[in-house]
Amino acid sequence: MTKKLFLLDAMALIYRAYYALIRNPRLTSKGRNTNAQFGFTNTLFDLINKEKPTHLAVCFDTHAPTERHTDFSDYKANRQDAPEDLLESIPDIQRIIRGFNIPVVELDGYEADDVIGTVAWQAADKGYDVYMVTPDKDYGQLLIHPHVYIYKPPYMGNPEEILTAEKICSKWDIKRVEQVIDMLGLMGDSVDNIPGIAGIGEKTAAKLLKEYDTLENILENADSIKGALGEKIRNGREAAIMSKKLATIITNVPVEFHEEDYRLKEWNKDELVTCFTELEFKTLGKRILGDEFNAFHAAPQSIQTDLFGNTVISKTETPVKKEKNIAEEPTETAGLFAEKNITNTPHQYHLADTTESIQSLVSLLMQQKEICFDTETTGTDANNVSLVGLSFSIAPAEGYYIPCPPDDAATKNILAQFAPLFAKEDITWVGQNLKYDLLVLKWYGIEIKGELFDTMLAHYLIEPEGRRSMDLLSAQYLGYEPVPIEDLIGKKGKNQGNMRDVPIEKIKEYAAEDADITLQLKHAFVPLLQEKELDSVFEKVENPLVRVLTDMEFEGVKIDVDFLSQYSTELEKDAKRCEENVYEQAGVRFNLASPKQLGEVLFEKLKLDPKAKKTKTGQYATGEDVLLKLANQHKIVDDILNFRELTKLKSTYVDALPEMINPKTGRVHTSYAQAVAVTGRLSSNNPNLQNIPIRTERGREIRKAFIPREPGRLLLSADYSQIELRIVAAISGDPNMCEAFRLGKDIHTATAAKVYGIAESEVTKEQRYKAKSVNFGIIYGQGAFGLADNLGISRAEAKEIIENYKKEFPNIQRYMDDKINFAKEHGYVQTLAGRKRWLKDINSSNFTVRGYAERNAINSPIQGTAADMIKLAMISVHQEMKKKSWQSKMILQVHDELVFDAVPEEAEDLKKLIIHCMTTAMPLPNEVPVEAEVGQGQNWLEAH
DNA sequence: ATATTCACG
DNA sequence: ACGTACGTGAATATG
Repeated sequence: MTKKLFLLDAMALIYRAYYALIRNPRLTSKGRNTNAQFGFTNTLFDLINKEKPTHLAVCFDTHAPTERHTDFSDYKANRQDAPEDLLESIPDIQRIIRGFNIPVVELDGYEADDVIGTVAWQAADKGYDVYMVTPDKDYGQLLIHPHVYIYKPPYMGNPEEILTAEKICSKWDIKRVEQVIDMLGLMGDSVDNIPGIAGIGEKTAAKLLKEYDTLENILENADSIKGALGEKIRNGREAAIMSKKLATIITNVPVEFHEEDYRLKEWNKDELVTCFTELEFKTLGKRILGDEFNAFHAAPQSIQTDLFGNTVISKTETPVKKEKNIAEEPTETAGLFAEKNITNTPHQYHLADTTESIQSLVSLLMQQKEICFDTETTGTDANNVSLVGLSFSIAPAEGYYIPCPPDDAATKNILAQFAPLFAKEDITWVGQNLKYDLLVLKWYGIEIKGELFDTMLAHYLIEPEGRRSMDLLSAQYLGYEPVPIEDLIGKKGKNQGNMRDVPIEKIKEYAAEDADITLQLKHAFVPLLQEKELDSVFEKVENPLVRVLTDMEFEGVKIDVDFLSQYSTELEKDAKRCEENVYEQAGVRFNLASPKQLGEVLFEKLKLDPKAKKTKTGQYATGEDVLLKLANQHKIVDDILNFRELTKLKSTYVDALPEMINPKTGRVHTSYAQAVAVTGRLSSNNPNLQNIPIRTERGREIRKAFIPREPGRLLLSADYSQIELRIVAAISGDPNMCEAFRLGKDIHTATAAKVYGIAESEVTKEQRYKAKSVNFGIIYGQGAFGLADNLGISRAEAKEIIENYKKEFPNIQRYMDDKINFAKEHGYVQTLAGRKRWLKDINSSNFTVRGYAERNAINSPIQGTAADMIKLAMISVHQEMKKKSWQSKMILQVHDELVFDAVPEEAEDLKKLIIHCMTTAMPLPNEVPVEAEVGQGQNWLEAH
């Protein structure tokens, strides 16, 4: 039998594990992040199980600098500091490795790849098959040695992969694996900050190597290589030589492969048990250590009769959610380290597909106080789908599914049987993302009375930054994995199947389970909302907003297609002219829409500003800020900026919006995401109607295309005045700023007067502009550098302005300090309505990371309070409009603005109502007034 | 799939 | 020495 040696690149695997799980971190009950420990252990165990190595070692990098660092100061320079919880995981991982009785190999002055390379070759010499376990492609060069392979662990849904020399060669399109380092010398490696030759990527590098075989030979023949490529090579000579050296793995480091040390031995189980217990690896611990870790007992079975008189055999003990702790053992389903032994739960899911069975289901449901429901549809755009079925659940592990035929009329007949249920008022309807289901049903003419409880929104408040797919929530809070939707309709993409084509029996299992799980989630979330004191913001803000948004999305907004198509032609013409101007001035034709090509033209061909900013991938930055600074160097910049503006407007708005018109209504229906923005704001998508241009002349035109749904109607637009600054003033209680608002002053002028120590009448336009910039900067936690950059003034001047500002508005400074200190102490900040945002990095020792958290601590309560306020206003406006049965409709929300499609007879009363609701929705402390303005017109631009 | 750019508040 | 103002979504280029 051949001896199999596996050498693990520990840090690479740890990083990957950590980041693969970052969006849904595994946390212990004490809040420790154990992503890396979990991921590493999982990989290691799966590997041992599956590949049955005879010998194994784990290699680490040490902190000592290597020759690569001393020779080349930029080596790995753009690599970020590892997050703290990742670094803290390393001792645990080393303990686990000890528990498995596996040797750790590391050597000061060498990186793990050097150690692995050296040991791999020695072992292969002794007749081993050696597998280097790493995701890093650079190891390909080591495959010169026969019997040395790369073992890529499973990742992103891909299975593990054993890379041979042939596979490496075909992947890189080279002849011999030795050429891997020539490739890296030419193209570089952004991950390690190996520069390579500027402008040469994988394709060009492979082509060159085909012709010249080695990097050295390419450089020798550089003079005979024509055109831009030849020039690039000649210029990149030094960089290429250095890069190749950096990329070369050292295979003669002073380590020796002693076979016996590496042989797999008996585990130190006590150590493993201790460690897994501490890390709260329940399921994984059991998987690895079996009964020794945790006793397992199966539930007894019983025979029951279901609602329709069928005999059902099931486990009596339904595995409802575990005791309590929410974050105790989140189980990843989508990630690479899924604990696969968690399976379906015993359950009783019933099909109701006859008039009789539906009748008996309806009478059962009529007796309930709380019903969870879910719709299955043919797609994801609620405004454009047909109903495939409905599912209900009223108790854990129970569920009902009602299929609906493709025929609309027949589906309406089925739904008609539920009419008394939907009309019942003393029911709480539980669902995940109820807006979707309510909207689908609304298209069938159904309005559901009763209370709502949206589990997605509950989770949004409990964990604003988390992901909220059913799979993840179920795994995390209930401890088991539901049937993934992929099992029914396949993965997302153009070949995704249609729910309509899935066998009913299969949908039944899936749909009923969704309702079942959602109901269980509700019961997990209710105590959490209370514990975290989020019940009020849930009940008063998020949950009631569901109906408002449902109606807004249902209504949509009318778009003037003719106007846009005419405007499109105009933009096209103008853009073309700018584009031609650019090519003429540059002396070359290229793709102006490519930032990369543009950067090369500006900075290499035209030789503008030698010290140009680079992006993190080493390209020239060509963003607007960069271009504006170049404007005085070359006339071409103007045309580029114009081209950018025109093409942006055309592609993102003018051409895209008409495509989004719903054929049923002739209007555009955006979708508001209520559980995405971490601060509590809404976001809008498909299409995004919260970023319609207004700042430039040509952009603003687009607003003329947003019109009332019928001739004779009006658009109203109401917006808050300086709401975020008012909130800062109110929360901080700053006397000067509060006073300015109380007196109804122009806040930026008042600020300028204070900062410059002059009378308000003496404030110049420029001073007001600068003060405005400071006021906004404050909201975001901006420093002197940012202000200077923003205003194009010196850092000294910026610093002086900020210092004056802090002196004149002392409580603003105190507010910022208070928020940061509060966050440091409590781990979160909150809005006036009690919405919380947790800031895990607030005590980080990493300057950058902590700074980001600190700015969030300042900004989130402000942005979030403004979000709370307008949400409350929307709820009350909506409620009043409904009460009065008005025909006018609220149609859009843009963070501090509400837009209405109104009938003229109601317009005046409506305006009063809007202003009243907006200004009284959430009174601010310190008597800071809340003001809102409303305008009207024949389009959105006029209404402003 | 990721990076860059740019539209809004 | 580093990086430097918050929160979004969409289009495009490029890998």
